[in-house]
Amino acid sequence: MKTKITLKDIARELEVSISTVSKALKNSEEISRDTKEKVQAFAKLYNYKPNNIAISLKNKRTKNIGVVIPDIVHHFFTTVIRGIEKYANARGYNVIVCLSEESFDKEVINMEMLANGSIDGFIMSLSSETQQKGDYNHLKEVTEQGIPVVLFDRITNEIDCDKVVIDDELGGYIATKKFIEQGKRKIAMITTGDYLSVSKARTMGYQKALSESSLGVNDDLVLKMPSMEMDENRIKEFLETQKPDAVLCVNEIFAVYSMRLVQKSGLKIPDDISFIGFTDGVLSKYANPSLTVVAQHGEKMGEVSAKMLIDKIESEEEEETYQTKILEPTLVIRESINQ
Amino acid sequence: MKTKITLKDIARELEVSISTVSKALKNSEEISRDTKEKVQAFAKLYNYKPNNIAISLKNKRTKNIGVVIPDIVHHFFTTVIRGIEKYANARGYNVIVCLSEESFDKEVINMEMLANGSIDGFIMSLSSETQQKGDYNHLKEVTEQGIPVVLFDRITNEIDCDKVVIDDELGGYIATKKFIEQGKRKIAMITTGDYLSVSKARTMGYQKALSESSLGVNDDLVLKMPSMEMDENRIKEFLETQKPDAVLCVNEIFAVYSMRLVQKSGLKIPDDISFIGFTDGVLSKYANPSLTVVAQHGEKMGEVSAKMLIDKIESEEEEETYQTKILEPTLVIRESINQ
DNA sequence: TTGTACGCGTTATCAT
DNA sequence: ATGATAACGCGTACAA
Repeated sequence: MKTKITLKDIARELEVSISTVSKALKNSEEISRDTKEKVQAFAKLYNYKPNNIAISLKNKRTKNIGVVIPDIVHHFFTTVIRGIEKYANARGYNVIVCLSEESFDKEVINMEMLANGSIDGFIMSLSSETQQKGDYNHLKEVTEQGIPVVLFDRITNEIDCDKVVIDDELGGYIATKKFIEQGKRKIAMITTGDYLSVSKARTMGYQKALSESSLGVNDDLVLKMPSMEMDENRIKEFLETQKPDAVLCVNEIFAVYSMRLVQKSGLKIPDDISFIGFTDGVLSKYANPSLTVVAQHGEKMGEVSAKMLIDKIESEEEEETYQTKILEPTLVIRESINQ
Repeated sequence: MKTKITLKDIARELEVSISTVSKALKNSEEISRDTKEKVQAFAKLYNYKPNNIAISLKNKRTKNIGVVIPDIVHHFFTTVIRGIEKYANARGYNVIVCLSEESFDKEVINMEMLANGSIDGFIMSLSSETQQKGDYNHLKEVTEQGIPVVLFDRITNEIDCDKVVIDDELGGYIATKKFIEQGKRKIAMITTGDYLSVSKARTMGYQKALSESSLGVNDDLVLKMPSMEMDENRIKEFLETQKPDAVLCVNEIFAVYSMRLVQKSGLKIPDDISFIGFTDGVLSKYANPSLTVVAQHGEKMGEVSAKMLIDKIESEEEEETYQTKILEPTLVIRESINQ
């Protein structure tokens, strides 16, 4: 086992001082060509690489960024991570991923763990528990220490930091508008509770489009599911009593699930009833019929978040100005609506 | 902005030495009760937390583990990460995720980046390019440096290290066996090239089950797709010429896609033709009909990998003994086959 | 041209 | 009971 070689090792072998080795490896002008060549050859031979930890300690920069998200088994977050990874790697940063699993406590613990020097900044999306609780002290502490934070998707106004969001209201709006233009008369929505900021915004967009139309808003047509868990009977009962001719679902799962239900009861998609979901994941693409969705552009979101964070990390000035980037959602048309 | 407080800061404020502070915070017997109380109160007040980087430098242990995988937008890998995360976090480790995106070069770069002190060990699954190339020098270098490595799923025999795999051959075997028991006569398989170790093993299991039966192996019934990309026409042509009554697909996508094709041509699933796929992801669950799959138990795999790695990291002895854990796949029965 | 000394934050050993 | 010192690996200002 050939253990990692250090500057000290090289210095000892070559009988020069550590700083000479250090300078030689950086091609410093101060060092003679002879010595440089000797040192560099030796370093290459033994595959010398500087120790990241030592450099981190010295520079007070780790070149790591912490990503804290509620759930990784969720296509949207997964694409965001990929975007972050790509961008961060290109700028020489590593990504430490921590999962809150929708738990406030885990979110706090993970952030504290990382905040003690392990990372130069955070990119995060709040757990649903945190959003329900409305307790953001862990975020406050981190920002007060001068650690940059970028919040994405599930954000809060209580914290001053950079933010990246999809215009979820617009997403709900354009989807509903699409239904209206196609002459649908009973447009329903299946969503979660208002505690999830995104669900709330999407529902508002839905309501806005309806109130601008001659159809008007009818609260009976909105089903608020108490949790992200599927509840077969609630949805079934809702669809059977309300008999909508179009349904906007706050996520893919609700949509695909609802489509199966109505298909079993003999309805034809998209003629008898049309569907639009949120999140352009595998499910939508391979559903039968394939699902029209409001695409969230997660990868783009990840890239933008990473860029904002790293720019802030590397900026000298202590600017206290924060911006919120709003990405526009787009409709990906598939078979679940008329063309 | 209240910047992080250090031992030195506390020592200065309380007019004691740094080492006294350090000991007091560890409740050392050497320190008087008075001093301890004073120091601990002060530390709590200013929310002192030791700097991870300094501790890493001192201990030569980072409490980070590096995970290098080909792709994160893939349900199986995602579940593995979750398993790793859960287990690693519980033992106080953080997870640094790097994506090779199926590229040999990226795999090498990422590993080198992490190997210079950022992590205590690797958990990884090889990129397809690496497996095709058969070049494992980057892994050799890392293991020779004494950094523990656990390979999972996409592994190689060229490297001596701990490994965790699903018994993919068994998976192919039990799925095919199931078809045979149900009286299927023309059992086809849609797979990728042999360069992916898992595909190869699954195909071998398929062949084994057939050769043990009266049906025998017929190479015309095996479609090897040149890449993971979907190629509509290849599959369509294959299904139309061979007209199988059962199809085993090496992944979810192939399966769901094939099901749509046969449904469009009027066949009934599962009576006219049955399907089994690999990987128990969202796609299978919500497909129409829902897809019977050979479940890979990714989360379990992640946990086992993390346990093996951390045990090795924390074991004193320099045991050169490596083990390969083989997890058993199970069949998750859904609507795409007869019950 | 080369080397010395110090600092990053912490801990462990040895002295007082 | 407390403190000084060295060490982890590196970089750099300063000295020789």
